[in-house]
Amino acid sequence: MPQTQGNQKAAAPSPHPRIVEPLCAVFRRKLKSEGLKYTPERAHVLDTIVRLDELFEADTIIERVKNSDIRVSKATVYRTIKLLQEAGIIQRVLCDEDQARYQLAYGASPQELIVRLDTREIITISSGELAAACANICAERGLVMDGYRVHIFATAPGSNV
Amino acid sequence: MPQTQGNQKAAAPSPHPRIVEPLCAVFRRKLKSEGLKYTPERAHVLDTIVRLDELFEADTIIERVKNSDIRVSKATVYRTIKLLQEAGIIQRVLCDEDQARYQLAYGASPQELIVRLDTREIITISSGELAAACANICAERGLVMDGYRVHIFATAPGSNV
DNA sequence: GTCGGTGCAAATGCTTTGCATTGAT
DNA sequence: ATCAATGCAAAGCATTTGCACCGAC
Repeated sequence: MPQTQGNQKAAAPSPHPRIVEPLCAVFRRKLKSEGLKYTPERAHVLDTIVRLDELFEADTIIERVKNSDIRVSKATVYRTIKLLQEAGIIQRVLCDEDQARYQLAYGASPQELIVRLDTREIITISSGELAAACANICAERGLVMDGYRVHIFATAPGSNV
Repeated sequence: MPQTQGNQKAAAPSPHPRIVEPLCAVFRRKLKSEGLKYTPERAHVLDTIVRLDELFEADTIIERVKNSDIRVSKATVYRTIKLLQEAGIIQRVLCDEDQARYQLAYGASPQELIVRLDTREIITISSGELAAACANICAERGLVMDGYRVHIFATAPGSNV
């Protein structure tokens, strides 16, 4: 996980701190650095993921690329998802389900989510307070923090799940 | 703002706030309330879990009860684990693995963990700071927090995972 | 006798892998 | 020619389920 930049922690107001470098370029760089190739199939999987712009499951991608101009097999989708994780482009989100769900990671953004138990909606947040608390906890124990993940489960007042 | 509690482990009775009511009683009550029975197999699974007193996987339990006086089948272990979750006695912990891991829940204790990436060790922590941050985040959005889960991934300084 | 409980084995469902084929340099 | 990528089908694996038998009330 590259943390060496810390650049746009800026007041970028949009829900997603928008992209400095196209993700496909990031992906291409990662692949090249390992002697792998940026194939049409891999590009198409990434493109499909970016278009979704939300949490997704492997299966969703598999379905989408099944009925499209560039057909990609299930196996390749899974293999590509793994590569994208390694590249830090997507990351796995852990809710309660067994099926893996992923989201775009946009570089080094940690996982801070609110899971609405009433609406099943997932809200990504970004709180310096949480980051600081986690960093603290590690520091107190002489550990180096490599990342963290916070899931907050919440409901609207008065809703009875 | 320093919480009066801080990161103490000392003043509290023990790493786990100890049990007011035996867990088996809690379990029995839950079962009875649904017209189910507190069988020797179910008791033995719960007992095995309590003895572990740490994170565990279904498989660990299956192995333990396989070579014991009261043999319990794999199916029953899984079925019992589900019941124990419903009873709020154990809860699932989400790390990166696909295999489910559980821990004793002791009522409402939230999940705060440090996952050591170098040693694969899991350290449970308790930080008022985190709880406060999470509560804040919900309050800011007019939501009611039902719980939260924090996983911090960390390594010893200098270790290269 | 009626229900639920258990064990076993078979079934699931997501994900991974082996292998032959194909494509790029 | 080499080396990796793809698709397909088969394999894995944790977990669930169908079913026949058993035991408590």
